[in-house]
Amino acid sequence: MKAYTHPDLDQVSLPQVMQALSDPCRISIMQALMAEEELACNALPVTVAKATLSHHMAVLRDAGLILTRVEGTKCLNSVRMEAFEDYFPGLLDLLKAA
Amino acid sequence: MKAYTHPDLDQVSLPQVMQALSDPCRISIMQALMAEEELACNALPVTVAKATLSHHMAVLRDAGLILTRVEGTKCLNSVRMEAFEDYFPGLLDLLKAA
DNA sequence: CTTCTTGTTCTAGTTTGATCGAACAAGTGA
DNA sequence: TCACTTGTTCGATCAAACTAGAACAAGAAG
Repeated sequence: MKAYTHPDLDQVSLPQVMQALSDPCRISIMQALMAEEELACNALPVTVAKATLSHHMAVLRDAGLILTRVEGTKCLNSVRMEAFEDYFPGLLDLLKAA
Repeated sequence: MKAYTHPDLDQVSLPQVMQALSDPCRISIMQALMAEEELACNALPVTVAKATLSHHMAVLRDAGLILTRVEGTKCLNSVRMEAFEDYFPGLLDLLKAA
């Protein structure tokens, strides 16, 4: 499929994270991942074209918020916990409370 | 000057808050207000034209993050603490840590 | 090998947002 | 009254982002 690259969290800025989470669609994706541990793209609660979804996932990945791994033709996504625990304290609570 | 309106926090969405904080300039403004209690617009640590600053302040105000009150020809801005304490838990930590 | 599924990339269109100059409104003070 | 300060609003410009169709790559399944 593709070699997914995940950024160093040192190099992710707060504005970038905020920007990534400023879209309702992407917030829904994060909340689904927080509830389900690991999900393929087609299992996410969105109603956009697959090209659009691919874009949204790349934005979240580049912001250091999710991890993506390949399994067959699918890619499985999960929350990048280290980002929330070590780099952006409070962000997890913020998403949970919404 | 003007009658500033502040939104009900019930009607502010998380994407709107995230969008408001997705700009480095606005994050700097919030951090300055968190440190100084109350500041006039011209005392904020920004280097943009006053029309631009006025826009940024309106974005923060509409997102429920700041309060603005008039005093003479100046307007004094402060953090809207109820938003952080009751509606967006974790957000204050997120801004402090950055 | 062929077909289906999954997801990416390219390209393009539309929308949103940041920026700033200019004009304006309102209070301050001489 | 007149000049100054502070901040808003309007209009325009430019960059960034959301959206999706079409073509493509790669594994899975028959």
